[in-house]
Amino acid sequence: MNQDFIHTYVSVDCVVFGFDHDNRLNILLVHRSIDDVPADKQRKLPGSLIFSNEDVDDAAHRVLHELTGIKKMVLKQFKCFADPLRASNQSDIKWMGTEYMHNIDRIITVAYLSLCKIDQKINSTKYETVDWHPIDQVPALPFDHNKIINESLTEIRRWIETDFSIIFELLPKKFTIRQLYQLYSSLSEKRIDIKNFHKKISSFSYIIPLEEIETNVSHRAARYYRFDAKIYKKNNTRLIK
Amino acid sequence: MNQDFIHTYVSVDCVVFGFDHDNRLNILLVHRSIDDVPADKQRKLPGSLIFSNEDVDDAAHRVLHELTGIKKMVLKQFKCFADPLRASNQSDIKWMGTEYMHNIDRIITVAYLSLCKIDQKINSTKYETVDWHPIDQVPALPFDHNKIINESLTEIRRWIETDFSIIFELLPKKFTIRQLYQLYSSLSEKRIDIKNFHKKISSFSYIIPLEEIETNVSHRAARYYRFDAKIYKKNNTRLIK
DNA sequence: CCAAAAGTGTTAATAGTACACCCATGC
DNA sequence: GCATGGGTGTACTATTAACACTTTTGG
Repeated sequence: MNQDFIHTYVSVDCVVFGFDHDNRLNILLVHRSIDDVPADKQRKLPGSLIFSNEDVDDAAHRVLHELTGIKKMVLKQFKCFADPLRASNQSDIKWMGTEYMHNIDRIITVAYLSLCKIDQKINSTKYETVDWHPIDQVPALPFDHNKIINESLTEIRRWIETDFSIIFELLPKKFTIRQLYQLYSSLSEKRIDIKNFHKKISSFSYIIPLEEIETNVSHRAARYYRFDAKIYKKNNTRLIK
Repeated sequence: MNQDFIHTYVSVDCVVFGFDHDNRLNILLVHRSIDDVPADKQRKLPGSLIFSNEDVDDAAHRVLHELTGIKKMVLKQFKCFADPLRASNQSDIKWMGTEYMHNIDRIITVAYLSLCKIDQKINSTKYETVDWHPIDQVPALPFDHNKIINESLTEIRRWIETDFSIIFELLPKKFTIRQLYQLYSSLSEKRIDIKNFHKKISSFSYIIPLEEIETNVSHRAARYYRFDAKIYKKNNTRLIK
């Protein structure tokens, strides 16, 4: 019997992406309450230890539900972070003492990606403060949460490449092709001319033009479109081969 | 203090792929010794509990080294498996009792993919029996190892799509374009004409033709080529856009 | 000579790129 | 009228796909 094997707690942490009206990627952060840390530094990724009878996917769903009030969010496990020193910071140890229990020496986390329409109302049952932070203005976070966020960016990009349709989880139900273009541009290295993008997108059978057009814009109003998941599933076209 | 949080052991399991001379994908399985189980059913994925001061990537490297004797194998973490019932089978509990310690009620594992040239000599320091099994002839395995193998197949395919160069980890140092074609065909849904494949591959600057050609074949002998990783890194061409 | 696969060439179809041009709207 | 972006068309280029043809080797 080898006492040297790890015996530890396991958590999930969720990186929830949203796309704002200034065409920036945002992520959701929550409040962490430790008395002696200045208020504006008390942010962290939403997460939780998993329960003794819970699968990690279920734990991530639970965290997302407690965070947003939304039941079935699109989610994707992307990496297990297990650096032995990731939870060795004194203030992190102290926080774990208050939030969970004392004498946690090490903790492993499984990170998830999730996507959310940014104008969706957030109704958290667990957190007092839940708010969006532009991805390039994320403050210094506890544990290895900054590292997790950095790696999640690579992951969301890969995800878009493999399954283009998940991009519509970030857009409102009705959207203009320009909105889609700007979102795609911020998520892909591939540069594409907006006119050609327009032509290509509107040729897809699963992009349905609506009657409605923009109002109060100082240029020709753009048409709204919606995404039809059923038609997409049948054809499963990639944006770029 | 909530006693309902998981407090558990964490392991890594490695799915090591090889490509045999009959153009089949194989994986490495090892022996598991339990007295009352018939010998031919005592296979499992190579794996280990992680140590208390070890990162998961390091644990996977350690497992692969103990398994093959090779130090720096290409490896990729692909998923954490944490079904609460994944280690609840009686024979699995018994085996954990002998191998590690008693009263392990639950165990979470982090699965890794790895690639190996199948003609490489395997020198295991830990396992008596290490052998290749064609992917479609994998026996029933303990825990959720069959599930892990199934999911690893999807993952290796995604990996090839994102980074074509890892395919050369499975081929001998000198290979014919037909060998590469057959490996690619078994790993990709994309069907491509072998003539066009030939033309395309040989146009890449990182595929270097050698002087040597096949011998003793009952048709025109094919040229051997080698892969140049340095040139590849500079250009980073995708096989198919 | 035949079968089998290597290797090259030719052509047609498809997809991507670069713009030109007109349209609609607010200021 | 002008700036801004919507939307369509057209021409050019690059890539992919299909397949014919020649080469080499063993039997």
